[in-house]
Amino acid sequence: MAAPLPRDPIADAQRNWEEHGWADVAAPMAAITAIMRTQQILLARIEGALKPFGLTFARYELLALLSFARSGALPMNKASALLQVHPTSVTNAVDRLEGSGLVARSPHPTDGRTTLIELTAEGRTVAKRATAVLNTEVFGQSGFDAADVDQLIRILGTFRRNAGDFTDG
Amino acid sequence: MAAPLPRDPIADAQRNWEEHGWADVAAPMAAITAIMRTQQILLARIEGALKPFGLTFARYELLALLSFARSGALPMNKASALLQVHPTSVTNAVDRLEGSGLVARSPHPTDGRTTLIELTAEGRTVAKRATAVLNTEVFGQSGFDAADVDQLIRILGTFRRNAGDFTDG
DNA sequence: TCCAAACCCTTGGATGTCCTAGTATATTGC
DNA sequence: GCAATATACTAGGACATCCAAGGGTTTGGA
Repeated sequence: MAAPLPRDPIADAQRNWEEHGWADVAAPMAAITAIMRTQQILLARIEGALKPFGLTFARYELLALLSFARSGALPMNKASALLQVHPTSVTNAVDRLEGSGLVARSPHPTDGRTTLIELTAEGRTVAKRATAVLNTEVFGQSGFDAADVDQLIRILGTFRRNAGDFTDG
Repeated sequence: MAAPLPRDPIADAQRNWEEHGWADVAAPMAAITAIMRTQQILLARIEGALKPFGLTFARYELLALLSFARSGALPMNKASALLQVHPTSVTNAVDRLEGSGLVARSPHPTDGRTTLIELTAEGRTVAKRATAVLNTEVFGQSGFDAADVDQLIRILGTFRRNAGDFTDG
């Protein structure tokens, strides 16, 4: 990890914005920049925890999603929608997970356009173990206190709904 | 933009966590996942706003940083530290910005190892215009209300300090 | 003085994301 | 029933990020 900076670069940016006459958007700019940086830190922690399993976060998310699917299998387009990533990203992840023997593709029984992804036995095992490690090493030590976690869930939930991610309440 | 989902996939994941005996980390998991998704949404907005300038967010951040530098120039390692990205990412961004004529490399006057990056006149102009558009189209319409912006700045600021990003108060 | 250790930047490789375009299969409408 | 439209997945390309490794420059201790 790089040595800590003597000053918060985002707070500095916010000051710069204020001094240049953009005080009205300085705070949202700082909040958004902080989200970008926080995501970077969290992603690094997650990838570090998953590395022993030969998984990346993108692949883990797909494994986890499949492990919760009732039937144990999902069409690729459904996975793309639920993970909210581009279909080509799912193709990429499935290619690699299939290469590792953690998932398998199979044709949809009635729709010739659709491909189903299914966990293999090994994939299910790896998903379980990786989840346990993530829970212990990352989610269990997030550094956010309980009240802040609630705030984040509320604030970002509202944001995501307004951004068109979902419609329920 | 894809059609909204009928249900919040992150809230569903949180429920799944709770039902599988991981209730103690379900909320932080949801908060962290929400941060990842929010970053994705914001990044897409930012890149959309910057596209007319031929800029990406990474390149814009470097331009903005240089535009606030007193001397108008920064060593690459300093830019890497302030932007908190890997040195190779800065090399990559500088290569492209230099190719577009927005920045120029120059040797450090006293340290032969160091390369200075400097805004060109055009770079300074583009930085100004891009900032104006970002302020209007993204930061000015973030969708976060003022109180939530303050909460985000506080919560994520604490997190980043604890993560070792910086040391000041 | 001089060589080893530290530091700076770049190159090359692995991954992930998105976009555009192309192929194959379904569905719709006339 | 058949053509036009829509949907599903994949291939190729552009970018960004990180890591590992290499070459040049400085610094510092013997």
